[in-house]
Amino acid sequence: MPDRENRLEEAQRLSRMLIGSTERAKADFAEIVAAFGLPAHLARAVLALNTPAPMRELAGQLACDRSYITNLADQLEERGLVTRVPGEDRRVKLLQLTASGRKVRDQMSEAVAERALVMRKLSAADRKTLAPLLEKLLDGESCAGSC
Amino acid sequence: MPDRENRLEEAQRLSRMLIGSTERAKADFAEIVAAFGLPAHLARAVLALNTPAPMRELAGQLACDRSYITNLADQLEERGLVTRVPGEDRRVKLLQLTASGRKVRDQMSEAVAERALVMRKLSAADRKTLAPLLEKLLDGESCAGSC
DNA sequence: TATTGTTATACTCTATAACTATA
DNA sequence: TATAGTTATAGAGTATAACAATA
Repeated sequence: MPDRENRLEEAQRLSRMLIGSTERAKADFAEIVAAFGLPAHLARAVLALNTPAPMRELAGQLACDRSYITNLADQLEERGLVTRVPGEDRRVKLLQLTASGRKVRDQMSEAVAERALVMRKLSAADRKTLAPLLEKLLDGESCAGSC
Repeated sequence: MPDRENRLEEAQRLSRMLIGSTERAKADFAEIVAAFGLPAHLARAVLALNTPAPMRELAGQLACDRSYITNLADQLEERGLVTRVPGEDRRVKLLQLTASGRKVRDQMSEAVAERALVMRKLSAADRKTLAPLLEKLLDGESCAGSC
């Protein structure tokens, strides 16, 4: 039945393009932030620290374990980009950008805003078309609900 | 300068949606093929073996190292889904689906064609709109060319 | 007792390098 | 000499579990 074959091919083609775009976007990001001496995972953390945040919270934002945040924090501290400051609740430590960290964040923000793949390759109209399509893909239940 | 902040936010929002969609699509695929007792990486290999292929070639298609293909082939052979058959060039081994492997591939093809995220969540019209946008993202030089 | 961050450790995925058998 | 597949090993990235301090 060629119809099923066609649907499979369309599914594979589109899925592969989606995956490929994401890989490209990630590689692009990595390349942009490498100019600031940061690997992607550290850069993401810096960009997330717009305001000082408990490590716990950062773990939520970056969708990773608390223990891994300890890791990131160590690396960022070594580079002089953040400091750990005690929270009111004395169990909590806030990660706060240093002056140097803020500078890096500001420059990185600008670079990413200008050169991120989705901004470079797509017009404003394209982006306006793309967003709702991606929202549909993200919307509601995953396969778990229907399979 | 709020304009730059806005552009950064748009870039981040769209990038995150793109990445999220891909993650969702991958998770979906994993869930679909799990019904056939296969982890995603083995399922991809089975779907790629439409016709018997040298391990080298499969490494190309799956974008991974030859040594990793040896791994996959071992696991697929253990499950009775493929056999290694000698090529004309006696250095080469072709991976060929067994009868059982073909059956799994056919059933998986059907399941993926029906239930893949991009097919379930998007109309035919949506997919027709999405494809050229992703092509733009994939098109031409990466950041290396312009940064 | 529950929660924060830390530590030590383990695991998954994949690649690298050295090896063999062919060519 | 170069190539296909194999083997053993190593690394990146991240999680898990037990722990100390605090709530």
